[in-house]
Amino acid sequence: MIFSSKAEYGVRLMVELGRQSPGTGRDGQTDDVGQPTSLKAIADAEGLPLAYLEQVVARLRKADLVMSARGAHGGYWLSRGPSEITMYDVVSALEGQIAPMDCFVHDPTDRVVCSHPAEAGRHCATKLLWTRVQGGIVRSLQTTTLADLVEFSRHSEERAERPLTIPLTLTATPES
Amino acid sequence: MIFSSKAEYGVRLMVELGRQSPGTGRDGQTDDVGQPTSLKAIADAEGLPLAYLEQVVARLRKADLVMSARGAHGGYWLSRGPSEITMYDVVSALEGQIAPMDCFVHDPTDRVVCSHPAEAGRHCATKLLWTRVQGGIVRSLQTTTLADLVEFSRHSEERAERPLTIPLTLTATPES
DNA sequence: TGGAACACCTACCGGATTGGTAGGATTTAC
DNA sequence: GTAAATCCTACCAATCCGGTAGGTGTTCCA
Repeated sequence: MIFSSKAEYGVRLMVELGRQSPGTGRDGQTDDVGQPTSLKAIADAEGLPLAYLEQVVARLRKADLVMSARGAHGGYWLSRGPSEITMYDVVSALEGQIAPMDCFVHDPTDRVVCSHPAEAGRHCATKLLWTRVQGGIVRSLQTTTLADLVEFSRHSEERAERPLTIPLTLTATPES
Repeated sequence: MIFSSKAEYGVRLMVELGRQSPGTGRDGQTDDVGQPTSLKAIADAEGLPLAYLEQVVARLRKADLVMSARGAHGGYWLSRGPSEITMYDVVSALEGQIAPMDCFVHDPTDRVVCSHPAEAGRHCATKLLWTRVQGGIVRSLQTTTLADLVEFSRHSEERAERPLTIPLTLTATPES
């Protein structure tokens, strides 16, 4: 499995906050945030352990994706509109740097490098592969916004109890 | 990190075998395989632990990607031409099923399903995301063949001691 | 003014996985 | 018959994962 359950829980948490967000359609400043949502409400709605969700949401807060208010009637809300939050923001906040391989890190110049750069005079060919894989992952994460998931969630909510099919242009057919 | 070092080692092993493969350009039956390459030679060339490589190559053999001959002067060779081996074949043989999330498995009908199918009457929105991510990964793996990596390896070998740049159409720019 | 309801923080913990090592058994060329 | 090689299984230390536990700090409300 490529991502851990932190990503799963965190994304579901964000979707839940997005569903509460008043300015889903608008793209204004959204200063009016409405009532904050408590973690306990989300944990109950999604059936997730509250104490563990606390650790998950801490990462989202440190990445400035959510804001919080302490005390009674406190809770969390999105720090900007769902259409301005890409899933790359969310997943990389939860999972750390997204790299297909250990040796695959970014140096300060934002250039992809390999930590074992040249083997016996030639470049490691695996770098070509991992670069392409990373590109595929990052592109799919960057082109999916939280608003997409919120809309999908609302859409499938309307016509419920349907068999599970995925309305996608890209149907995954991993077996050749 | 998304893939383990099994994938790294296994891909490098396959590239090494591909470099030895006589019929890189041809696509015939390649019954003439030449000399088999011993694991020790590969381990020495790549600086990898031999005993661990044995476990890695066992997976490639079970997936019918390499063939072997025992005894003195034995070794391994590709079971078909490098241009007919995609990196999806290789990586999924090494890493098992490629799925972005635990709940993401294939049932016998080859349809993507989610093990926690409907939460409170609606579909989990994360499935939309993981389906796209999986599509991005699988597509990048399927469109890269072993022949691509072998050629890249040979190409960068000719003009050695150059700064590390990646000749790709898709330059990875994960940071927005 | 005192709960109650929250966010926030840190330590711990059992189980699984990873990245090997060790030691052999078997097969084949010379 | 010996060396070179594949093949097989068991083991091991370290790390990560998914969570639990137990607390502190802050704010609202009766």
